[in-house]
Amino acid sequence: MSPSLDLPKNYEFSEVERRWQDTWRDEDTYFDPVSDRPKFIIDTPPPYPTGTFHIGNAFNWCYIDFIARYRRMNGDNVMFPQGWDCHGLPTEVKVEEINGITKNDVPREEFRKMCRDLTLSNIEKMRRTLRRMGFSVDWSHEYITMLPEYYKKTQLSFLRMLSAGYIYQSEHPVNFCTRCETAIAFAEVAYEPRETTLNYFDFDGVDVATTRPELLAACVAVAVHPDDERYRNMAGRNLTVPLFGHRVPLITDPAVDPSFGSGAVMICTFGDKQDVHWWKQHKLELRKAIDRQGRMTTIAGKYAGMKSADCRKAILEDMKEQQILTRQEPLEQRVGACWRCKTPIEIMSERQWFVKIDPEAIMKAAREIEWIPDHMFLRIENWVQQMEWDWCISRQRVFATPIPVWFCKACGEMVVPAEEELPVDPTVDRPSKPCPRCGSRDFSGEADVLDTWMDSSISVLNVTGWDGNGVPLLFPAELRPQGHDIIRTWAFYTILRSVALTGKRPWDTILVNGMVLGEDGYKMSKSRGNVITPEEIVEKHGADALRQWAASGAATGSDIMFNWNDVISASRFQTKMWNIARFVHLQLRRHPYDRDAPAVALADRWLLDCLAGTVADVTNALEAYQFDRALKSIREFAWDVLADNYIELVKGRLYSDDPSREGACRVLETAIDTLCRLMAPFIPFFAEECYSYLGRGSVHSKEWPGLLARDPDARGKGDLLVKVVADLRRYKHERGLALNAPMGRVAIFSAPFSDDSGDASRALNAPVEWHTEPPRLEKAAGDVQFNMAVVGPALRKDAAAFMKAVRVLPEGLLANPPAAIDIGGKEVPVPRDSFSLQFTYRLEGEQVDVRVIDGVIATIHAIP
RNA sequence: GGGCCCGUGGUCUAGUCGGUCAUGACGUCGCCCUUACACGGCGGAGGUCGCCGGUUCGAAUCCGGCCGGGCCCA
Repeated sequence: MSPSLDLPKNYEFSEVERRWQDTWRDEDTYFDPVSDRPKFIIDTPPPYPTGTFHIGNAFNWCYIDFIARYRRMNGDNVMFPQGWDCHGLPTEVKVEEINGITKNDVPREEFRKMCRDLTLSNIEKMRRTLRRMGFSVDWSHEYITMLPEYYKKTQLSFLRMLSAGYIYQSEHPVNFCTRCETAIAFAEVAYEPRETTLNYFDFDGVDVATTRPELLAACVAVAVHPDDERYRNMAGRNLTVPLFGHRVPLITDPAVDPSFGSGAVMICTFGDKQDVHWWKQHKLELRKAIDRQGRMTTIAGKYAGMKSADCRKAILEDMKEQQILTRQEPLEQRVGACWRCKTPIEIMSERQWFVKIDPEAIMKAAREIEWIPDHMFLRIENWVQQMEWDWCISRQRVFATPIPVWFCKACGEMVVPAEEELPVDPTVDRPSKPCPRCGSRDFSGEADVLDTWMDSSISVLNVTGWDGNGVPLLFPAELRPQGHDIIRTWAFYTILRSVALTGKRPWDTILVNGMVLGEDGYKMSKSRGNVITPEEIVEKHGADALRQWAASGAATGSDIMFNWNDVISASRFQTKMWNIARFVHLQLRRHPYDRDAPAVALADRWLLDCLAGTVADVTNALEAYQFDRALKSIREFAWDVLADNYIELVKGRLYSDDPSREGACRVLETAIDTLCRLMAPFIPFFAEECYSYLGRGSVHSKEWPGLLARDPDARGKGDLLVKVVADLRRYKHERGLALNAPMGRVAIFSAPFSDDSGDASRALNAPVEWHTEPPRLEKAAGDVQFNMAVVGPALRKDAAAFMKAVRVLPEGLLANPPAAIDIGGKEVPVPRDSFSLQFTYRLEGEQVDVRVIDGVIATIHAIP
């Protein structure tokens, strides 16, 4: 990378990005544990290792990397860890699919190993993508939640919360997926629209409507609204359940909607969340009709063993036969489903493990965190306020962190391992001591495992060095970046766990990014066919272009539509910037120059002030996480200010051998150096390549540009110089002249300066004189210009006579037109804006064209 | 039914604690191959800032209502 080489004509992103990826060293982005620089710890989201990084991840990571790189250049000791949230159902399902087995076909440990192997190979694939995207991950702080060193911390956190009373075991209704055969938390329930049937039937004389006839065996009451006239005086009666014959009470409750169905609803244990309410409130009995596999239990009598869907059909058939089914109507409803497999969830009472939720404590911590954008705070607030019951953390699966608990077979006492024994698998390992209560050595290990969110909700504790004792040294983290889709899960659980384990908020700031939508404005999905992968974009336009799209596509926090145009215009900016750099290097190399040459020319001082303004804008935008504003400011400076105005203005000076070119060279070099630093967080490959030609090492090891001195005087005058030149170019354009065509002498009067170092003259290819005093112009009335769009419609047949009369008006009247004019003895009103008077000017006896620009007068002589 | 976000030229988008010609990109039209760049330069056309009402000297921006879209939750 010798600085003496010229830049190649074309910027080849694929070659350049590949080369720098191979050159950069991992160690350069490691967090320094012994540094005394201010720490900046990022609680990076640990993605699920599916094997492919999707565009939403890429978008999210772009934000993180912009910040990590900016913070590093700013002198912060940055930790950008990379975690992998491994456990969970999708991998189990994938393993079952690949091997054509179910989890019960092989020993538990063998099944786990298959899951681990698949996960590790997926992680390896995803690591490659992270590197290809140029993300400056701290690989010395990588963590993998399925490996012992991590999940022993998960187990430790479980034991700490267990002994602190946060965790308890209880029989309670939970959401249950019968396909996955596991309990799930509310956060894992997705609501899906579904077309179903509302069935009306005769319930021992009461007309009842239900969508779940298969739950008839689990019916424990019938409820009506207390004010419902149809059921006056019926409360308290006992009814016989059709087909099954058990007796249930008819109760009243204001939560019953009298306008839905027949106004009478059967309460079953459990059809939905409302049933749980009623069951608790009215202290009803518990009848469990569906088991963990989704089959009918023995209380379903002759339907026992049937799948619930088959049972529904059978019961409806039997109702028809007994002529108690009165009518059926279609109904649009939203049904809770397992978010992983989309199977409708059942609510069933189960012995499960729960974490207590303390809404006040969580909200107190949430309020201490800065939410960006701030309205995202409302999402967690709404979620916390409507929590129905505690967090169910036990799962009946295999590939997850084991719950580290045994029960004494003799006396039922719960036994936990010592801290130094962790991690344990209680289904394999044995307690090291006999039962403290009865001395027995016969134990059964807890077979349930933990919710995956129990792993990932200690990510911040893990990276800040939590060891189970109090508040870690590096806690809280400075930043949590994540999407708004997981506020109610990852953000919520992390706050809960941090409060429970440390008593503190987990982060200073949470930066919430939006979702990536397809080009058609809808969520990307395979079925819609609107999926775009990061690999595809990187392949076609490079990682830097993708990164620019992420920065500029939307304001921080709002959803972003994927858009090829933005990617293409991003790569165009790189091409433009490359050509700017190429031109600058060509000029710098053409002649030796003094690097400390003072910037005395107006244009040079002007450019430096514009650069100072840009540095300030970009810095402020980054501090406020406004990446779109930062990148826009960079592009505007490079393209509009530097390329289109400054370079065009000083080209002549650069081509010359005049000493004044040194100032321009110095300014250009400063501009390129500073621009590379500003671009480095956004387009690290491009910035590095560009910077390498300066021969000053890696741009990523350089400091962020400090705030530069401002020069308002040069800025004001320079703006005027630029405007004057632009206007005179427009003048040439209007006259059909090529922009580099020679033009006659130009004199500029009433300007606040008299010396532009000849830049305007060379830019316009004309002799240019600057005068601070006003011109001595002789003004003469010239042609009258009529506006036919006004004159025609207003005067019709008189138009020609009107124009003739106007032309012969005295000059004073032309400048201030009368209200009416005499045409052949007729008074005709003069329409507004029907004509305007053109003037001609003479300067020193020569006719000149005149332009007025911001109070400055430019006169243009004809070419002699 | 509740909460939140959004509705700006053909398309996407900035601005939204009120104040001169409403930002940029893509597209479009005209001129220009000017020794960095035609993936370029210069110039133009194109907007009742969703609708209605209110506050104000002044509203894309504040308030109320309505319509439409999205997300989260019942």
